[in-house]
Amino acid sequence: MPLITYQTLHPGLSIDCVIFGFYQKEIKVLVLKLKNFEKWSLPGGFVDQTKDVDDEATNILKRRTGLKNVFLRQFHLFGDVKRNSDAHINALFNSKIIDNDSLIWFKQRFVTVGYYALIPFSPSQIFTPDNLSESCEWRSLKDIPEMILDHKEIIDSAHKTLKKELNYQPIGLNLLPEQFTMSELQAVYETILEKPLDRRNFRRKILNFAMLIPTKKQRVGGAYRSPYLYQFDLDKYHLALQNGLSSGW
Amino acid sequence: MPLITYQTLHPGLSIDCVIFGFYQKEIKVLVLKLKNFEKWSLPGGFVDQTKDVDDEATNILKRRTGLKNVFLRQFHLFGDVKRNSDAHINALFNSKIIDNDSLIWFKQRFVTVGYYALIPFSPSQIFTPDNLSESCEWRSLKDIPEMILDHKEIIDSAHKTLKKELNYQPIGLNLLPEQFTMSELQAVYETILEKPLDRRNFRRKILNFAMLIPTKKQRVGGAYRSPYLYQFDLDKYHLALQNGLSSGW
DNA sequence: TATATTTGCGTCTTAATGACACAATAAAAA
DNA sequence: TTTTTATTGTGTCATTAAGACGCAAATATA
Repeated sequence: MPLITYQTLHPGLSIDCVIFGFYQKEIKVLVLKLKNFEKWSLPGGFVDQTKDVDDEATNILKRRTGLKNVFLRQFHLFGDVKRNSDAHINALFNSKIIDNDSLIWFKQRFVTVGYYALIPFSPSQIFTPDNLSESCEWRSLKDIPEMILDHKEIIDSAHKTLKKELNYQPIGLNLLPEQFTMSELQAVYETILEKPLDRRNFRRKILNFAMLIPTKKQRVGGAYRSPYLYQFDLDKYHLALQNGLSSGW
Repeated sequence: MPLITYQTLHPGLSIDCVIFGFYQKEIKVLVLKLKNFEKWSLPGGFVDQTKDVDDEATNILKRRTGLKNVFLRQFHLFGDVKRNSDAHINALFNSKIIDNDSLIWFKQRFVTVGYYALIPFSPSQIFTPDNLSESCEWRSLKDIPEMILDHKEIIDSAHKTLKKELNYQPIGLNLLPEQFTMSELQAVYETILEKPLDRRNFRRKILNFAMLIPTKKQRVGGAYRSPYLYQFDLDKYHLALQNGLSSGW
């Protein structure tokens, strides 16, 4: 069986997923390393002719990383001619990542649809990468390794989109544990926005959105004064996802 | 020469453009009618293998409608399987819009990239549709004729995107004549948002953005009190396009 | 000359934002 | 045990933006 059954795939179309996590005040991105290959890549793949593109994004992510039930958002189609590179395909061939039969498939010109998602980070999380990949790792957005093709630009574009979305969408539900402190939520915002926010004003504003439920519990054991824990009001959160936070007009 | 030189085209990929205009308090959309075919369609087409997708959007719009120098924004990829329809292709074939040689091309499964743009409306504007099309017309968003495939959904999706963009982007520059009254600008907003705005609050808010230059001229000849004319401050406008209007955080 | 309608330009109240202060807490240092 | 230190909780005050209105000036039409 050939590596890729390209007869059943949608030609010239690929999907790439930018999976964001958050840990210790840093945005993390999930990247894959192919066997025998020095550059890293985003979890991506091709689209079955008989399946919806949006659905395939989920399937591909599952196949490449083992991640299930991830809500992916389509954010851009990358369609420049120069994003393709024969040299890159030849390198993949030389590294025996793609075989002779697949070469004609890979040498097509591809456009790729970018999807992004926010998922909970766990430092001990084990991913189950596909056979082609030697590892699947979280990397800090500030410290992305050398990526194939335009995958670095795809990451940057996803981050830019996320930054924009932050202004009219709630965020944090999938990024933080079920219960979290106000400082942790603020850190998510500050990290994505790449700028500091006033602690007291942040608290006031986020509480005014009425999406947070203050549990009376405190996180104990940490240094200094024990902070209260909050959790999201799921109904309000999803409502805000649909309607946006600040109407504008 | 065959109708479509499909050897040079990117397979399974099309582009559709939603061109918005504004006239007499109505949003207009540019639609095409194919010869011998009852349904209407968006100006769309295919992507040359050797060209950037974004550039091809502009080229396609020019080819299908004659419109030049239109700034198109990519907004979504429509990739559901069911958006394709063999029945539709057969109907095109029966209407002699596509010939036997092109049939294999059209019977592929297609995904389409949606672009939208805002352009000035002129009721007397003459479009120069391509050979396949019998006419190219403005139609009110509220009165879109029966469209092929999912083109109606593409229009709705573009409108939804536009509505969202209105909250953090300036708008009107390409939609109104160089000089316009405050009421005309307000009508643009009200029409896109599909809700009335308070005249006095609108004026205050829009002037606070400091993108408008009040000319001291008035529009004379109309009924009732003559309104002042405004024009956009191009520098401020383009700056606001880049940075957004309300930062949010 | 009166009427109808639009336009320009306000006010008043309430809500949101930005800048900042101080006491309470709890681990760590003295 | 006491003191220190960094963090957390909760405010205030001034400024700006938003929402709800009022009223006189202008101008074609009746």
